Amino acid sequence: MLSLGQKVELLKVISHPVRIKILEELVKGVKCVSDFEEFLEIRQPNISQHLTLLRHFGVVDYYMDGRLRCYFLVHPLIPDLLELLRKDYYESLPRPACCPVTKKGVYPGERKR
Amino acid sequence: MLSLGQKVELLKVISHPVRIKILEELVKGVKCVSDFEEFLEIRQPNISQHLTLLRHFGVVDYYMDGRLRCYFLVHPLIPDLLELLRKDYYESLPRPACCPVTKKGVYPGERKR
DNA sequence: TACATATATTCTTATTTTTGAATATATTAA
DNA sequence: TTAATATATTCAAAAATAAGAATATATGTA
Repeated sequence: MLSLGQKVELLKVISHPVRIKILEELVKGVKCVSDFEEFLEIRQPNISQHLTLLRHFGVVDYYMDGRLRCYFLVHPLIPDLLELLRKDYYESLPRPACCPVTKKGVYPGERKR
Repeated sequence: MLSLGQKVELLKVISHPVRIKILEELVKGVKCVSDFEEFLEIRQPNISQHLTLLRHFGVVDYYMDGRLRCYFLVHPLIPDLLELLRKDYYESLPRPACCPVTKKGVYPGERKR
């Protein structure tokens, strides 16, 4: 299992709108840097910066084909994670019935303030 | 489904070692602020700050029982997300066989540089 | 009422993250 | 060799995040 630090590292590196978009594309298949330029409204150097970051943390890798760099996913958790984020949850979790300390069971009911 | 912005927001708010620890505890059940003091090596005001942040983003909520504030999970994605992070993945994703642009199939093979 | 307990808020500072601009490198083609 | 293309790097500035200290608030109890 990932250590706490690894979990945080992984979550942080994908917690960015551009990087999530990049990953959503990469689950569909390989993409070169210039492919990303077509649907991200940022400049090429910035795309490279994000890709470099993702690679640095072991989320993606690339291979070279001529002057193209073809990026692909390597971290096996990413597809599952993205799928989970795509899920629809219609309800909140059930609210606990009582306080475990006082056992008073004040809740459910009015919440002061 | 969550919007891109909501996904980022959710991921960011849980991308912190203290907040993950808090959430890992909360999946087990309700906990008051002072309960967290027992296993987090930070001061109470800082714990409150993290809890307030989590509440602000709809991840947790609390009810009051006397002077205790009993926190609990409300965001239904959290337990599934934490479970996913606990999973073991032994292999990287399969590497693609060729570049979709040039179809050259340079990879697998040597990667220059 | 006065005090103790449980928790929150505010403010400041330090750190990290993000972006943009400019530039550099590598590969291919002419 | 020169030029063009594809991509990366560096640096500086801006913005967001995090933590600590001090203090405030609310509730319960003597």
